[in-house]
Amino acid sequence: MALKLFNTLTRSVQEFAPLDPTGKTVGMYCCGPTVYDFAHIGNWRTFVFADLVRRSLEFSGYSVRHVMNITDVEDKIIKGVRENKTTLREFTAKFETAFLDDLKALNCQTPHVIPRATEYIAEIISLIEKLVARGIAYKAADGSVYFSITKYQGCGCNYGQLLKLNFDEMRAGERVSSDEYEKESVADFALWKARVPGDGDVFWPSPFGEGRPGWHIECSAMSMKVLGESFDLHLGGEDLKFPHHEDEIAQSEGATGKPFVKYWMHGAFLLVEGKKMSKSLGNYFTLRDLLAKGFAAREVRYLLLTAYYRETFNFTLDGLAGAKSALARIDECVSKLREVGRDALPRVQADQHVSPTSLVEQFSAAISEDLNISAAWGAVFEWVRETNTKLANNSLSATAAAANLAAWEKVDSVLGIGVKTETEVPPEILALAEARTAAKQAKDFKKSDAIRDELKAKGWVIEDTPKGIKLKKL
RNA sequence: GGCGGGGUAGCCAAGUGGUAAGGCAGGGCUCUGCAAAAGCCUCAUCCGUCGGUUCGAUUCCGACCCUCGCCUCCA
Repeated sequence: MALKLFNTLTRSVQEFAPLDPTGKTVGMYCCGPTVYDFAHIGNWRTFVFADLVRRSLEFSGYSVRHVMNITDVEDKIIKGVRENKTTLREFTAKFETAFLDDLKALNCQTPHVIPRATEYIAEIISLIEKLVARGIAYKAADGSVYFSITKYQGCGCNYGQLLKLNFDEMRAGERVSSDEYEKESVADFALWKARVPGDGDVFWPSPFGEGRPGWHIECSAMSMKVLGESFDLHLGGEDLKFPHHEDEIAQSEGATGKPFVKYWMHGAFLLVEGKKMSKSLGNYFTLRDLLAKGFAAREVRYLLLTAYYRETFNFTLDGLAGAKSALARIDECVSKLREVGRDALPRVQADQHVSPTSLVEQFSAAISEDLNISAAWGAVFEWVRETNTKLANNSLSATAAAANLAAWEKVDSVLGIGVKTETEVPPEILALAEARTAAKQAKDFKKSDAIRDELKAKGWVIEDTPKGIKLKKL
């Protein structure tokens, strides 16, 4: 089924067709984190969205080359280095490691290339030189190099591809306050920031003098170096459309004269408890904060994946609790399926003639429509209900169960929810469970119920099933 | 002020010119000694408001109200 995606560039849903003439490989770039702090739940929405895009492309049969940068030089980082009296590398390494750990915890596929801005200074400088040579960039009196939007437009280029811009209508008050550099025009942006005393040791030599790269140029330089001057997909949060992405287009197309990116995709914003996240409102969560509250990373992933990526998502702790329950329902079904069909699974998976189940068909249809994840979950839960009914009346053969498992695994290759890791039952808990069973058999229900309560207090739920007891960690 | 999203059951959230997926919570039931974060069933005469087009609109058009975001570092 052809994959359709919304392209910010054309403001329409388009059938995806890669630049690769063989139609197989896809180059995908996602703006990564600026490593000055732990990533928060809003950041994670974007990265989980990017992971969904990548997995959906792979599900559709493409071979994806996924690049995500690390911005490891920038104002807030320099401030952090100064305040912590440390080095740039030491400061950023801590947050970079934490970010990659969290990314893994959320079961996001690791990008194939993770370039750091500080390792691409040479590429950045040469890109700026190209722009200077073409007359689109200029060195100002303060020693910084700026991109001239007027000159760029003068070459027949379009500044404002991702959204409509009207500089005359932009709010006057803020224009003045933002005009703190020696730029020729307010809209011009820095490509190279001249060294200032506050930068400390953070500077590099360049033909324009000592300094450091501007934020926008980093992504242009890294993405083109790794994926080529024109590539397929560029993702990011919607707040990056302007100025970041617009400037990337301007710098890249201004330097190469070629179209930069074919499809731009933007993930919508995330609110927490209906409000924009902020530390003062107490609604600012990192992944670590949520894990500390007893939630699992896969529950967070599930919740972030319940809503359509193009719409604002309201993240709430109640919602997360609901996500936990919903996920438990899927886990229960898959685990029962595994009991029945495990042995037949390899045979079923090896059999190429097994036709796709309605689960896979409905799921693919939903994903193909610009990643309609809500409809995709709808298909999953309908399948769960049907499967549970069959499991309950024993009408599912081992082969049929295995076929269902195989279908689930295919679907989960996109969802990335995985299975709940079975927690090892501690001997103490097991002993209590056995004592309860003994009391039950002796018809001492008072005692057996007391033990059940005790187990619950210790965080374990015990269930009686036709096949015996079942212990579950809360 | 400019530009762009939204307003669908208690909450979250799809969708369609022909009468509303799914999840959570709630209610009922089943297995059970009793239970269960076990399973099944049920749960919007109605899709912000008011007009218009239509045989028919939640879905198209217009106006209005509310809300969120971007325009400045920001996922």
